Amino acid sequence: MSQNQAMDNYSSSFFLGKHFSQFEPALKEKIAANASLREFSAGEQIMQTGQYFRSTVLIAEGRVKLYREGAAGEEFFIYYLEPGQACALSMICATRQETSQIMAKAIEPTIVLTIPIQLMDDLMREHKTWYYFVLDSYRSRFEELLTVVDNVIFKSMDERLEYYLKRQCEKLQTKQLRITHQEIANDLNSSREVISRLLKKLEQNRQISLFRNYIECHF
Amino acid sequence: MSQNQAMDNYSSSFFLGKHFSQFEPALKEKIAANASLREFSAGEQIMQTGQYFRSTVLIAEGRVKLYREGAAGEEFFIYYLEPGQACALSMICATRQETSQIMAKAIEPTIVLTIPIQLMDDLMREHKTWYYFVLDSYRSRFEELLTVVDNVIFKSMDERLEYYLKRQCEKLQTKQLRITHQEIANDLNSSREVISRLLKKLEQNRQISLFRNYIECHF
DNA sequence: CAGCCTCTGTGACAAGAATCACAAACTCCC
DNA sequence: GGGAGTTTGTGATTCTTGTCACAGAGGCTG
Repeated sequence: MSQNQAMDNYSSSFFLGKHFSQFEPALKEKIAANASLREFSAGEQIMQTGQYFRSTVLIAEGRVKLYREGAAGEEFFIYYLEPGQACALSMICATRQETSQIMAKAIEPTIVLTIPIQLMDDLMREHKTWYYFVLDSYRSRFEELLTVVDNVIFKSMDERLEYYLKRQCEKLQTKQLRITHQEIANDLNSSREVISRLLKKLEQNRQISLFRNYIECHF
Repeated sequence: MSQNQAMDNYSSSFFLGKHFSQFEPALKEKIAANASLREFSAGEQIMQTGQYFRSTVLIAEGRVKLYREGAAGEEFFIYYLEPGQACALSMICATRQETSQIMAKAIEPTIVLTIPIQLMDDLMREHKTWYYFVLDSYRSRFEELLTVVDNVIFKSMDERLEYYLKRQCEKLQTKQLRITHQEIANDLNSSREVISRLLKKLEQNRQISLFRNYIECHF
C-alpha cells in the first residue's frame, strides 16, 4: 500500500468520525478501507449532466450546489448538499450504471468520499445503518425536490424569492448573503430586472436591506 | 390461518408471478407469506397527504395517480404508478415512520400488495433483487420528478400540454383520451379556458382531434 | 483622475396566462 | 320535446413576468 493511500485511509476515517457518527465502527472501518478522497476547489464542477457514476459519493467537507440544466444551458438551482449527506443520485446510478441528469458544483473548497459500487452489495446486506442511511438520503432529497415543485407550481415569483432567501440564510448560516441579483435570477430561472424590482419591494417592507454585492436579511 | 388469509396468500403469489417476475422464488414466497391485499375502486383515495405508512405498497393491478396538493386544495398531477411498480414514498416513509406529502388516487379498480415494515430489514439483507428493486424504484420516481420540474421551469403551457397528452397516451396505451378540458387544467394547475384555447391550436395544427369528453391524439 | 467594468435602478413595452362574462352545443332524464 | 346540467368556444380585460433600452453608482487600474 502506497503512502498516499495510507493517508487517504486515515483521512477517510477522520471525516467519517466527524460527519457520519451514526455509522457503527465496523461500518466506518469498512468504508475507510475502501473509499478514496477527492478534492474540489470552489466553483469546480463535480458532476456533469449525463455523466456515468462508478461510485457512491458522500460529502466530507464543503458545500455542493445541485442544478438542473435546461435545453439552452440555463441552470436552475435544486438544492445544496452538506457534509454528512450523500448524493442520492450517485447511489442509484451507481447500482444501475445509469447516467445522471443533474449538474453539481462545489461552492466552497469541498472534499468528497467515493465508495466503489462493488462495495454496495456488502454494505446493504451487512449494515442496517447503511441501508437506513441510503433510504433516508433518498427520502430527504425526494421531499426536498417535492417542495421545489410546490414552489414552482403554486407560488408566484415574489414568494419564491422570499423562500429562496430564507433557504440561503438557513443553509449558509448567515443573514448576510454575498450574492448579486443576476445570480439569484439564474438560480430561479428568472431575469435580473424582475429580481431587482422584487428585492426593492422587500426592502420597502423592511424585510431585507440591499447593498452592492450583498443582501442583509431580517427574517 | 383463516380461509380469507389463505386466499390472500394465493392471490399475492398470483400477482407476484404476473408483475414481479424478476423476484426469485424464495423472495416471492417470503413476500406472499407476509403481504396482504387491499382493493380500491376507481376514484378512491389510496393515500392522503400527511398520512402515516405502516407498510410498503406494491401495485398488483390497476392504475394509481399521484398528486401534490397545494395550500388551496389544488391537485397537481405528478405521475402514474402501474402494476409491477412500488410506491417509492411508502418504502422510505415506512422505514422511518414519516408522513407522506403526496396524495394517491386509484383511477381504475386497483389491487395493492402491502408488506409490513418489519419485513424490510430481512428482505434488504437477504435479497439483492429486493434492494435493487427498491433503489431502482427510487431512481425512476426521482428522474420522473425531475422531468416534471424541467417542464414546469423551462417550458411554456403549450409545450407542457403537449407533453402531458403524449404521456397520457403512452401510459394509458391509447390515442383516445377520455378526459375533459377541466380535468387537464386541474392536472396542470392551469385554467380551463387556457387549455381549451391551446387544444384548439393543436387541432388546427392537425396534431389532435377534439370531441366532447375525449381527445384523439395523432402523435 | 480617467477609463472601464460590474452591479443596480427604472421606465416602456410585449407576451403569456388567469379571470370574467357569456353563448352555444351536447347529454340526460322526466 | 323541454328543461337542467355539463362541456366547450371565444372575446375582453387584468396581472405577472420577461425583454429592451438606458442611466447612474461603485470599484478597480493604469
